[in-house]
Amino acid sequence: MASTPKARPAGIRDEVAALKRARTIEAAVELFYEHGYENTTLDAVAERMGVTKPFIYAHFSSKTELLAEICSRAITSSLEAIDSVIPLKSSPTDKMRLLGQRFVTAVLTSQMHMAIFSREEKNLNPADWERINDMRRDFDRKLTGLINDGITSGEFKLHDARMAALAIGGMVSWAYVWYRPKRRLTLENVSEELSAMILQMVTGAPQPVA
Amino acid sequence: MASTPKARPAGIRDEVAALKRARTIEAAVELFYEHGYENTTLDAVAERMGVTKPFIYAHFSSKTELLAEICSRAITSSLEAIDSVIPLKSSPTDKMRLLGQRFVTAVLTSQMHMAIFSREEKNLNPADWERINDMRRDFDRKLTGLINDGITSGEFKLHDARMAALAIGGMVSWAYVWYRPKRRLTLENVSEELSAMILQMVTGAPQPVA
DNA sequence: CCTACCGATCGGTAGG
DNA sequence: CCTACCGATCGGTAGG
Repeated sequence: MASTPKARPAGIRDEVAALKRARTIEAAVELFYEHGYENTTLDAVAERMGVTKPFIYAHFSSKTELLAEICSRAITSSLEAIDSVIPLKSSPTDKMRLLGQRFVTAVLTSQMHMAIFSREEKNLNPADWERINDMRRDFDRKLTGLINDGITSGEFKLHDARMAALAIGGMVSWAYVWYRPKRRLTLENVSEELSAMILQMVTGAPQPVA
Repeated sequence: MASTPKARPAGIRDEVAALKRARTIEAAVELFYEHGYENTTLDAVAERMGVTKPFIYAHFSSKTELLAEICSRAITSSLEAIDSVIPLKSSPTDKMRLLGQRFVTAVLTSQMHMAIFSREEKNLNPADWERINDMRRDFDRKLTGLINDGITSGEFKLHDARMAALAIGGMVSWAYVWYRPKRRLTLENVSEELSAMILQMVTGAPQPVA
């Protein structure tokens, strides 16, 4: 019985599978972003990779699983941004400045994923929709918490933390609509400017742009 | 020859046609909002009105014409808000406060239209897409103009008017995502709060540009 | 993982 | 403006 030693071959096989999944998702992201989910056939996704449809079905169980994966990544990247900031031992103001930068960066580096998530929510199956919207709520709760800290410390001049969180979330998330890489504004420009505006909004005080 | 006097019957016929179009759009808005454009059949739209598909085709040439009509209304209502404010003879600060209120009101009263517009852009035909996005650009240009006036007068502490316009546009437009009528917040609450936050954001102290 | 196909769905229309 | 239908599209799979 040529039983293969566990570590290596399994590792390679997994890596290959992961690579195939990753490439499939990349192809899907571009096409879903460009034409919309329903207007993109799996034949087109396969063609973009130079394979045929059953290649995709070997790694994904359905078209909607591809979509769920893409949407997950969109909000995961925003969640990572806030999770990286919350535990720091700095003031709410400093945390908010950092969050602004990292959140904007997260949105813009996953711009296509964000766009797809915003547009195609209705095409997720209920279980994935639930799971992904829990993450969204988690993000809002954490941001609301940070804002409340700033209000308590007297640094933030706001009286509805939850609504401020939604305002900030919207102002940043919406950037997926208008941002165009390689136009006038670099990602760094946008991230500095938006986070300065956020600080000005929450502190009600002058904010120098870095 | 029982020739009917022009004014009345023609008027009635037009009114009836307008009513039918209006009801059809209402039905479509609810279904497109709830299930998405592609997941809504015209049979379903007709059924919701208690008629059949050819009823719809008597008043619209295609499914996408319905969509274009809905998207047009979405941004028309925001455009009307800004057009009602720009010509006033008040300070940029006062105009911005009023705009905040009216813009939020416009977005929330046409919440479903806004959602559909954001999600279904890819399903518009090119001509309609062009026309509607011109309106969007028009809105941004006008808002940027107002912000520039405030910067010039010294009332607004911002150094990129266009980006501030995009930030404000996003913060307000995004409300279609989270606002739920008859929850904690009334439309008036939201409109007051958001416009206060906008003012806080635009009126900061002078900026030592990095 | 390819070729080839099926089965369902649905926008749009003919005919009355 | 209804009944009835067509024609195309496409997610998913059988068979190899």
